[in-house]
Amino acid sequence: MLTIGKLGEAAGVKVPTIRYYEQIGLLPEPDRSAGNQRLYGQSALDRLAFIRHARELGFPLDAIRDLLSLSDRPDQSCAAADVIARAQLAEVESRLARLTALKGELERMVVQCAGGRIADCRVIEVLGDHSLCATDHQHPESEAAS
Amino acid sequence: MLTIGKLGEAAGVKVPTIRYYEQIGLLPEPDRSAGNQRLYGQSALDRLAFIRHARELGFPLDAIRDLLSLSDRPDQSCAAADVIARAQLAEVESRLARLTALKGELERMVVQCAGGRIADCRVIEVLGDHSLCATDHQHPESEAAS
DNA sequence: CCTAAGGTCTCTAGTAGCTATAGCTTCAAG
DNA sequence: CTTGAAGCTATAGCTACTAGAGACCTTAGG
Ligand SMILES: [Zn+2]
Ligand SMILES: [Zn+2]
Ligand SMILES: [Zn+2]
Ligand SMILES: [Zn+2]
Repeated sequence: MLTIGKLGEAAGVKVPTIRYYEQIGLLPEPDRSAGNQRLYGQSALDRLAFIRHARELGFPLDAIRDLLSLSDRPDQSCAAADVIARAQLAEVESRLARLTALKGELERMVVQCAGGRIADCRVIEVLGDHSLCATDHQHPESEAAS
Repeated sequence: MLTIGKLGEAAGVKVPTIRYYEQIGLLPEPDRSAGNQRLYGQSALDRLAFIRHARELGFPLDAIRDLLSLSDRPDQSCAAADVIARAQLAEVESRLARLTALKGELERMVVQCAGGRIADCRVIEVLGDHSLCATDHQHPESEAAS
């Protein structure tokens, strides 16, 4: 049996994050010690490791929730799981395309700036006028930082 | 003079977003009509277009705040602006590297899945065990969606 | 001149995925 | 038995918005 701290250490997840996952129903409520502290077994560790790895691969918690409930039914078809993974792949690919365009524009502007006064700064100039850009680089970004 | 709706239309920014920018001090408080409605001039439009473009390029609002205050002092050196742009470029490059690794792992797992039962699903299997991954793909993601 | 539609006003709360703080209790080592 | 670390709950904060409620302003048609 693991305390929440040991569990977090073992899975590489911070303690408040574990409590948050429990709160949103991603982890089941564990047994408690006589003094009301959470006690976890191997299955909780497996589940948490699964969540962590899926998060590292960028899956949103909603998708992870679906993947977990699928993995609880080992005899069913994995088609739904594959759909979720392919959707995530598509999401990553679209972000990659966008970031590649952004990288190009940012490189252009830092390279073109000769480094004088603000009035002549290519960075400021380009930011104020998209027609100076070489690509379209629409906005849709995604995902949050750790 | 533009109403907030016209300004938003002209700059490609939604009305509540404009009010939000004003609230956090990114846009100055504009004059009001007799009936208390906001009225904007050309300078507000320029400033909002600048913000929008910088957002499209992924700059966080804090960086945009700094860039705007720099652009208000045209005679100073643009070194600080260039530093901000290069930091943004570095951020984009690091996200690109990470997303490229993620894309590789996701492709591997969807390709390797033969599509049978959950118990044999490569997607579920890999999500539960990072040692099946080919790369390290640490977590740090960034930025939010539009 | 009046009315109806649509734009605008303020304020509040919600989104994702946590992180941080406060003030308390429990546990384990010495 | 004491002390300090770790745990508990509850609440608020983070980014950058978005959505809603309910009231007010503006303007074009009749
Ligand atoms: Zn410059
Ligand atoms: Zn542009
Ligand atoms: Zn499968
Ligand atoms: Zn992995």
